[in-house]
Amino acid sequence: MPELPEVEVTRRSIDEPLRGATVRDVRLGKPLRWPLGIEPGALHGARGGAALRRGKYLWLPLVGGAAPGGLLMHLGMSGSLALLSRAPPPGPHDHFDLDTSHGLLRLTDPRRFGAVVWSPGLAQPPASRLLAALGHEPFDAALTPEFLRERLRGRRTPIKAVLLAGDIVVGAGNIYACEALHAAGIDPRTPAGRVGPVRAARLLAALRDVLGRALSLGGSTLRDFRDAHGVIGAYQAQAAVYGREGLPCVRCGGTVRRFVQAQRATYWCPGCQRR
DNA sequence: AGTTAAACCTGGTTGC
DNA sequence: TGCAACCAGGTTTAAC
Repeated sequence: MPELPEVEVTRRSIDEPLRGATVRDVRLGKPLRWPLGIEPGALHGARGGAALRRGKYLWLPLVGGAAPGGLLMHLGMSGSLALLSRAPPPGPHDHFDLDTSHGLLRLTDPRRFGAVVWSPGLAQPPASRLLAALGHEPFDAALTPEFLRERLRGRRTPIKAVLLAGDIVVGAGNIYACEALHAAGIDPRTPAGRVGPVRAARLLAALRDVLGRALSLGGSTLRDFRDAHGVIGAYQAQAAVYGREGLPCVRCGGTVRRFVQAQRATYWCPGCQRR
């Protein structure tokens, strides 16, 4: 489910409610991608701090307890967080509960590609190791068109795969990579090195525009995404190409096509996206 | 070193 | 109706 807009929407929905919340209990369900990495009882009594986001990871500081640090969380493909004032018994897909004085934070994730990992700090392992290969945040001022162009130079990998890899710029997943490339008029198969300065600038602007609009609409809810208060996203209804195979392109009237690229569905318009 | 494929896991949809 | 095949918002690890 979650690309940068959905993760940021989630962050905003848990940030204030969990500040100062005291951890009362931790419950683990089925294993997620990685083990929690700490005895759950060691978190009791810690208090929540300001929630941060890095790429598609969330960081919830837990300060003042027996093991100061925080939780690095990832929603994988199908994960979502809910903040519940009165929590029903955990269902078969509820794999992590953080019971606090301000409510119960519950991770629901049917496919279990998500993760909750304790780390003594963002800059210390295991968090530092998991975040080490991440590229710039898309709205970071240090990410300039020139920087993007320089990092694309010489790479033969299709531009869409480079966006998904996240080692240059983080945040775009399958939906927003397709959307940004369409907005920029670039064929998803284009070797990254063939994206010159002008198109790199156009691509960066398109990526920021798409992610920004998705954020303002609460993200995309294809199937099961909710923020921590249960609110769904609305961007999917505005998608120009994603999920629109066979429908007319909103810009040029051509027909939106779908094909599989690097094991992922790619939606694009042959009429207005060029190599 | 760069690129591509396989793996992780479950549930919903599609097609025979 | 039953069941196999395919599809899905991500990332790491292994293999060419």
